[in-house]
Amino acid sequence: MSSFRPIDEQLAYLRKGSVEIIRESDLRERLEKSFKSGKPLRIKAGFDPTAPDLHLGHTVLIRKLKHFQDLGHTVIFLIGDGTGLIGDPTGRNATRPPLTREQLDANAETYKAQVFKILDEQKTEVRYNTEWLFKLNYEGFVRLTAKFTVSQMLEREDFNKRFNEEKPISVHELLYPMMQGYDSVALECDVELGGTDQKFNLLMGRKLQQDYGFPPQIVLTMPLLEGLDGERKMSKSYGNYVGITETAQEMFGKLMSISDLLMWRYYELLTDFTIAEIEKWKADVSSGALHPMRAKKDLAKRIIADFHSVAEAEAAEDNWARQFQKDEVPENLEEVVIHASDVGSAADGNFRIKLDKLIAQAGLADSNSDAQRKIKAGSVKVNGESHKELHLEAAIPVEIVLRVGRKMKKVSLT
RNA sequence: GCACAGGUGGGUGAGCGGUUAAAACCAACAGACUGUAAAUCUGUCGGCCUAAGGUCUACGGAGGUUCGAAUCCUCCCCUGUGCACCA
Repeated sequence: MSSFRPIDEQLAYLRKGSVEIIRESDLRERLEKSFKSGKPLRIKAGFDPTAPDLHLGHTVLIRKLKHFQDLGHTVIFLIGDGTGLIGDPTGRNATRPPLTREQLDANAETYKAQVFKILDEQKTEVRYNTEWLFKLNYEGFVRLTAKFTVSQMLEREDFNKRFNEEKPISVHELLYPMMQGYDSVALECDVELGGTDQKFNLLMGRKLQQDYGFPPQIVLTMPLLEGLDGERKMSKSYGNYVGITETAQEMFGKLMSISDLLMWRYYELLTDFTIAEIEKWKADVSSGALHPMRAKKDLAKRIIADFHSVAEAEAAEDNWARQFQKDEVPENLEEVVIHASDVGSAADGNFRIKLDKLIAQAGLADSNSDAQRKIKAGSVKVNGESHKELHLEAAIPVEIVLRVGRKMKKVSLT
């Protein structure tokens, strides 16, 4: 199967969006070899089954895997169930609690279900690293760890920082990079992909492969996608993420909330538009030929279409415009049924509702106190009308469109 | 095991017997302004009950001393550093 595309074309395609390729000359060499022999390269990326849901940040890497797949190479989606028992310390300055076997399994399944929204399931090799890690007996394990020195491990920025700050580093955390490196040996990888935060671990693979007499893998790092705040990396724990299982509507709203600057980053990392195309739009926005909002809406639709249909993406745009631009009630407004007696009492034939309770029970505020604050702050609208009173008179039953800040729900009082 | 230094709200981090639901900063939320945003300004930022006001729970855990403790004492847990141990 020498149906591979020319080397230069492959390289350019693979380079887009990447931060670093160690080493690019080696990659070229292997691509050439593969081109001649017709034997696809083995590309690995490992995932910790810690997060139950994938978000757009993860897709940056997965999209790159897809690129390799598109070029006819073999993609190995490695589920780090074994290393997950350790919990990669990356990005955190504290030790993560190890997951239980049950949690790992459940998360792994969720991963598989989600990742194939991008990758071609038929062409993907899914592996679990317990497959070989559990086979390492005591002797093998000790021999493996003997290949590293403590100083080498402390070169890793995260460890180094914690060491200097006199923060705890558990011994088992040092194992993580070693095990990840061993994965590459076991799988005989040609290339390993990872985020820039993974560079140290990825390089461990190179070292170990050489120690075991294999040619070192090529390391390709992808940037960590900034979250919706544009500051920190996208992460569930920061709450600045867009989950790939979210509805088109939710995605649209979240994506529209990113800054203009961040939009270009998303264009680069979350779409397959070429750099040239993106640069052109950027210039058009600068010159005023293209409205940034238009560009952002297009971006949102483009991304959403990867996970939902184009029609759904367009419907999401319409709905969003209705709610936020025209200040109208969107379609399919979430409806909540609340018993009037829970949030107020009858008075002179009418019903006197405690609005703070109503808001809290409708899930539009964290607590009654929080709801009270929001009312005082003037962020509450009842049926489109600004409402600053703590009470609300109504005849029961009644349907009310409640808006608190940018959240909106339809409340049925019975 | 011994000694010393630490453990404060989502985060960083003040406070070191009352006026402290706990400074300041960040994050978050809301309002104004907009293009949805960004920037800026403003307000809020423990729960519950009411109108102002009240009440309960909070500063690693458990006790104690005090009219009164995040602040003092005792014990315990956790982290770090040094020493000791390493058959």
